[in-house]
Amino acid sequence: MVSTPGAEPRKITINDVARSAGVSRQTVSRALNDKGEIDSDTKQRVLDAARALGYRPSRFARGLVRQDTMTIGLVIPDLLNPFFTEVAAAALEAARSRGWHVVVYDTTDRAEEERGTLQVITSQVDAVIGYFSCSESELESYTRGMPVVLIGREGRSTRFSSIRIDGERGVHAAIAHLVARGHTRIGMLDHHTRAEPSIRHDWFTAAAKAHGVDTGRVVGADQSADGGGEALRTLLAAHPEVTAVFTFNDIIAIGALREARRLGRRVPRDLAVIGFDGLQLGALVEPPLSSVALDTRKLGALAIEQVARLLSGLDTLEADELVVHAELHLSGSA
Amino acid sequence: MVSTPGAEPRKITINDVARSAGVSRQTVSRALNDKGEIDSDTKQRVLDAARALGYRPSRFARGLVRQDTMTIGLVIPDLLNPFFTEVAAAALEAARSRGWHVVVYDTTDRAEEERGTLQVITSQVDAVIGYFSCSESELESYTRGMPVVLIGREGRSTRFSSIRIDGERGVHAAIAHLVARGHTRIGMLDHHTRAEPSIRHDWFTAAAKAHGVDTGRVVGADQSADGGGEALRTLLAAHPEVTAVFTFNDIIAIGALREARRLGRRVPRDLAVIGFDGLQLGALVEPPLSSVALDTRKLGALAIEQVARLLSGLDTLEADELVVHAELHLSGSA
DNA sequence: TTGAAAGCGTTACCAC
DNA sequence: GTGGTAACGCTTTCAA
Repeated sequence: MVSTPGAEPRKITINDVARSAGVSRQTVSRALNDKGEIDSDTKQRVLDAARALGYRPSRFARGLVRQDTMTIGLVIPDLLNPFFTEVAAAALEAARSRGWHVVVYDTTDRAEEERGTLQVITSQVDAVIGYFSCSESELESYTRGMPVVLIGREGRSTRFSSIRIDGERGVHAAIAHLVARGHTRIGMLDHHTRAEPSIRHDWFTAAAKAHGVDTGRVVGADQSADGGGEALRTLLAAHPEVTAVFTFNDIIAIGALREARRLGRRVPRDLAVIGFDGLQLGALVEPPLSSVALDTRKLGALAIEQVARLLSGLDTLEADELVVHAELHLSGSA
Repeated sequence: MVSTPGAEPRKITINDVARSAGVSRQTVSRALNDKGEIDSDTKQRVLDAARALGYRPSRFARGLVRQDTMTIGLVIPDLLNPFFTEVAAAALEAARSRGWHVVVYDTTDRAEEERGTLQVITSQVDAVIGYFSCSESELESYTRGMPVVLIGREGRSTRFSSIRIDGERGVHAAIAHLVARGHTRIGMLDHHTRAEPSIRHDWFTAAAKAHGVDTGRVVGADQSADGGGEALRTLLAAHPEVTAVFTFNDIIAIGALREARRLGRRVPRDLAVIGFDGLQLGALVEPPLSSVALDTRKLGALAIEQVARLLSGLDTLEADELVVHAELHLSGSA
């Protein structure tokens, strides 16, 4: 396919169509937008002309005059991470039901890309939903009063709405379950974070203490299956007496599952495993993963709902309504 | 949080800022766009006024006057299907490198949603990349000359660019590998399609024939892990002599893997399994999945590249360049 | 049924 | 350095 060089000179506008069809602009507009009040012959002539010229209305001009389309920016660190895939799918679904469009940005976990995205996003969307790693003040300096809903921001946000994930009860239930099954030496594979231990670790500690379980068997893991496997090895080397592990998330748990098998530990008989997130992926591994599960659809729906309120100036949801509670889903691994 | 009722009456425009700062519109524009030629005091005053009023420029007005932002619509049937997740991630990455924005639409595998999406998408994006189930003529009636790049459309498309997936060589290699390992009774779990068998089935048949392998052991499977498991059971019931299976895709293969374990067949010793797609997910199951792997990143990059050419009127890529070749990646399952 | 004119909110091109 | 004026491409309102 070779196109004539210089063949893309000027965008075809409604005026070109009008001229070509021998009518005025607004007649063209009427024909294209299926308004009534137009002779069907005229309409056909306009439609033909439009097609012949390859005319397509400018979305900007159209958007400028009828202020009805809503576009949300969704910023996530990694679409290939199944958790964010689920969040994105949920957000897309909730947005679709309102007829909203969603521009997705995958920052591939890099602060630099996140910044770049924030830079451009503000002039492309009406509101932002996202999982950001930068500081709130930096975020604010980019978004400038545009509605923003954060996801899984642990420290309660003051300036932005934020969907909080509450796993306290669910993790408690998980530990209770393990204890009921006779496990007393329970380890945790936490998120390998530079600074403080995760809040999920706090939940673990609280739940373990409540059940008289020692809380010292904790190892950091990279957020990947390999990371989970490696961490399990480290954990078992240091604490061979461990018979059950709770993990920061399902990906780590899946890696642990795989590693357990390699180490000759049968799951759940020799080693019980409970993850966090409740990914659909958990059902694909063997044995299927028990997990403290999040309702990602609700998460997405909440985020969109809050954006809607922010946008319309209605009463916004309070912090205690912007919560997704995680609950224990038992399956084969524990 | 309660906002003043009726607090969202009128959008704040550049004029409001200009008035409030006691300058003209274009001075505001200059201040906001970091143009030179402006007194720094004035600039500050304008910026303050803008912030105080909560002013944010209209993306439509801006887009109308500077024709520089490019937005692509990406239409996929199911974001939760790992294959499409990878395609989407790849497309997002390729788009980002060009500074393009991507609006993602998940039609949840429903023709009705696909139609709805096509309806609205045309007025929202500059080009479309997607995996569509509708007919080409229907597609054409919606997109009306807008650049469209199809993905994995099997029948070579005449009216649209289409990224073709070529698994012929890869499947041949897969069967060759199985035969070399001593497998002679090889089954296939095909896609459960209403009409004709899939083209992947054709590749299987050709490769099997080339190796003197019987091609009659084929069962249809739903595109899910459960579907794969079920199909494997059916296959083994009808053909218990089978020692290896090739599957339509990795999801089906993963289900088969799981089912094989349940049936007490050890993989790959008792049953070798080779999937198609080469999903990252395949590395998470046990044993890790062998697969005829697609380079999804290349797929995304190709699609975006073609869109770019279509859009700019440059020479477009020929059909034989719009191909992603699949190749055998061996791992634990075969 | 059709068309002329006004405006949507912004930036570009000139004068000043 | 700053402010008019004219686009950008479309829809809406109102006359004809």
